[in-house]
Order: sequence, then structure tokens, then C-alpha cells
Amino acid sequence: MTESGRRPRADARRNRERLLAEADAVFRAQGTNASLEGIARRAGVAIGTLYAHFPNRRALLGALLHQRNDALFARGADLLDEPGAAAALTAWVHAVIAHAAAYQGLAAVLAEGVDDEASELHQACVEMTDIGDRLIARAREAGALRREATGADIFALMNAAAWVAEQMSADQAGRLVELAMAGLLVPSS
Amino acid sequence: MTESGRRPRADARRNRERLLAEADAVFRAQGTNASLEGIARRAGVAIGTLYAHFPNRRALLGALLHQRNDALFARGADLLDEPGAAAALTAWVHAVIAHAAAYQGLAAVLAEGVDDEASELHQACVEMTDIGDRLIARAREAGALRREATGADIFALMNAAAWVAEQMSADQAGRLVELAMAGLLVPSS
DNA sequence: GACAAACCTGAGGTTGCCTCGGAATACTGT
DNA sequence: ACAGTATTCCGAGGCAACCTCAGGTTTGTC
Repeated sequence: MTESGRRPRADARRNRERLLAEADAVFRAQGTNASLEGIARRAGVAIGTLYAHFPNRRALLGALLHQRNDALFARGADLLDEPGAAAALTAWVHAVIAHAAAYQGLAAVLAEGVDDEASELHQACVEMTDIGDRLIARAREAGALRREATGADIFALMNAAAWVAEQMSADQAGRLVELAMAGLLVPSS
Repeated sequence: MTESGRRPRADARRNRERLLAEADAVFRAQGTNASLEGIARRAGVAIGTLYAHFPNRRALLGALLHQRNDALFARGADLLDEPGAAAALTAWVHAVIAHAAAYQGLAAVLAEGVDDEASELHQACVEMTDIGDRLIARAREAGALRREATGADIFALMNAAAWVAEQMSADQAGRLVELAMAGLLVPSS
């Protein structure tokens, strides 16, 4: 897949950019379930063109998130090198929540992607879990963990909090994270 | 609203029951976003009849949940009288999560209902928050709370966990609850 | 058994998903 | 400059679901 034989035609590149720009705007305003026909219309392109570029909603979302994901993973790598193990873990959780706040409904797509290998976001989810795992391991070695936990637990917490932020408020989500992190981390640390 | 002038006609009662029964089955199997036309079809009734009885999806859901809600609130009242304040709070959280597991998608409807006064489920959400508040207050008086929290926090945790149970697994949801409760409650208690 | 009130029906307008054959367009080489 | 071809685009059309409403049907009552 993605056989990049040669450079795409100029109109194709133009349309792709236009579609991505409009999709970003619409998803921001209306969430990940916004009408794809509406996006195509706004981009000044026929619906078939949208589907030619992005075979489904997830693919479009995946393309939109690509850069943003790279930045997120870079942040994760940085955090692995920063001193405070516990603080790094907390910072990671907040970073992912902020990441998922881009579009309403994104938390659900991510949660689905972690199990579904066919999802365009599967790889990203696996990587997030992996970073969570490593941050957890480091915190455990530093004696900062009060109880056992895995990258999957962290992933679940992040997604749950992102969902709460969507449904209720960022504030409420913050309180949920505080509660959970208080249960996870050693107080003093 | 609900001006119960007099008893509805026999066919109306029959259809209502039939619709509720089929809706329950379909929502259980397919979640709260299942097709209403499909439900009407299964109930042997025209789509217009469904809408005559239940003006929207939430109203249908509200009618379905009514008995179940009463049972839940009764359980909440019982828990307020049981000895261990901390254990009662934990039990309440688990009871609501089990309640929300009835239909996939219910967590989102509940989360929406707490803010939306027009929702048929608003009252139920308020009552849940209220019970959470009282259980929290009792636990605080018993010295079982490690930190401040409100009924809204408990409501958010319950809904987040219910959502995790839908998206990932009941297991994962359980671990999230453990984490959060560990952050909330005094260890020994 | 006839009348009114209550109830039911289902076609139809609307929106959104997605596909596919045919038209249009951009590149390539001469 | 231009023909030839591969690439890309278009948008009608089939499908499913939402919801409404004018008109027909059933029930209960006197």
C-alpha cells in the first residue's frame, strides 16, 4: 500500500491540500462525525474526489493527525529523558489529552484504533501505549509508583479523560486525571 | 407534559409495550444508535406510530430506563444507610457502571443528559449526582476521604468508566475505577 | 350501531454514505 | 505545438435512516 510510484498530478495535490484544510476546519467545528459531503462541498470538489483521496473517514482523520502525532511522539521521547519520572508521566497524560481535544469524537476513534489493526490510527495508538509503558517502567524504578499499572491503563485513563473533556468540560476531565494519578503515584514524589 | 387525562386505547397500549420490548432487544444487541425504523418494523408497527409514542430516541430510551432507574436509586438509598461509608461509595460507582452497561452508547447519552435540561434523562442524572454527593459527604464525615470531591466528580468517573467498558473492556474500566478510588479514599478504610 | 376521539399508516422530503462509468485534465515525448 | 495516455475528477444514483403529516382506521361510548 501507498506505492509512491511517482509524484501525483498537480490538480490532485491541490485538491488533497484543500480537502485536508476544510476537513480540519469542519472537524474542529462539528466533530469527527461531520458530513463528508459537506467537507467536499466546502473544498469545491465532488464527493467522489474526496473518496478517491481518502477511502473512508478514518483515513482522512489519519492524514490530518499525522503531523500532530509526530509532534506528540517527539514530546513523549523528550519526557523519557527528563528528570522527574512521576512528573513526566503526568505531563504525558496531559499532552495526549490536549492532543485528543482537537476534534470532538476523536477519543472514540482512538479507543477503537487500539484494538482494530485495520484502523489507520492503530499504529499511533500502539505507539502511545508503548510510550506509556516506558514512562511507567521508569517511574517504577524510581519508586514513584504506588501500585501496578500498564501502558494500557494509562491509555485508558487518557482516553477516558479526553472523552470527559468532550462531554462535560476540560475542568472535569482534569479532576478525573488528578484522582487517578493520586491513586497511581506515591504522594511525596 | 404527560397530561394523563385518561387511559389510552387498548391498541395504543399494546403497541407501546411491543415497541418497548423490541427497542430493548435491539438496543441491547446494537447499541443506542440502532435504527428506529428497524425497531418499528420488528414491532410490526409503522414508523409514524413509533414517533407518536416516543417523539425522539431519548424519550424511548428514557421510557426503557425508567424502571431500571428506580431500582438504581433505591440501591443508592440503601447504600446511604449501610455501615462502611467508603465501601458504600465504591459500591455505588460499580452499581451505576453496571446500570450503564445495558446498552452500548448509554454512557454518552447520560453524560449529555446531565447538562441538558431538555433531556428526558436529565432528572435521572441529577439524582445520580445527588446520591453521589451524599455518599461523599458521609464518607468525608467518616474521615474516609483523602481529598475533596463532589457528586459531579463521581458522576464523571462513573460515566468515564462506563465508556471505557464499552470501548475497551469491563476489565479495563475496573482498573480505571480502582485507580481513581485509590486516589480518593483513605487507604486503610 | 353510529359518532367522535384516539390512533395508525406509509409515502415523501431530506440528509448522508459510498460506488462507478464516463468525461475532463495534466503530463510526456516528439 | 500537439497528440496520446495515464491520471484524476465528476456527480448521478442506489441505499439507508430520520422525521412529518394528511388521511384512513380502530376503539370506546351512549
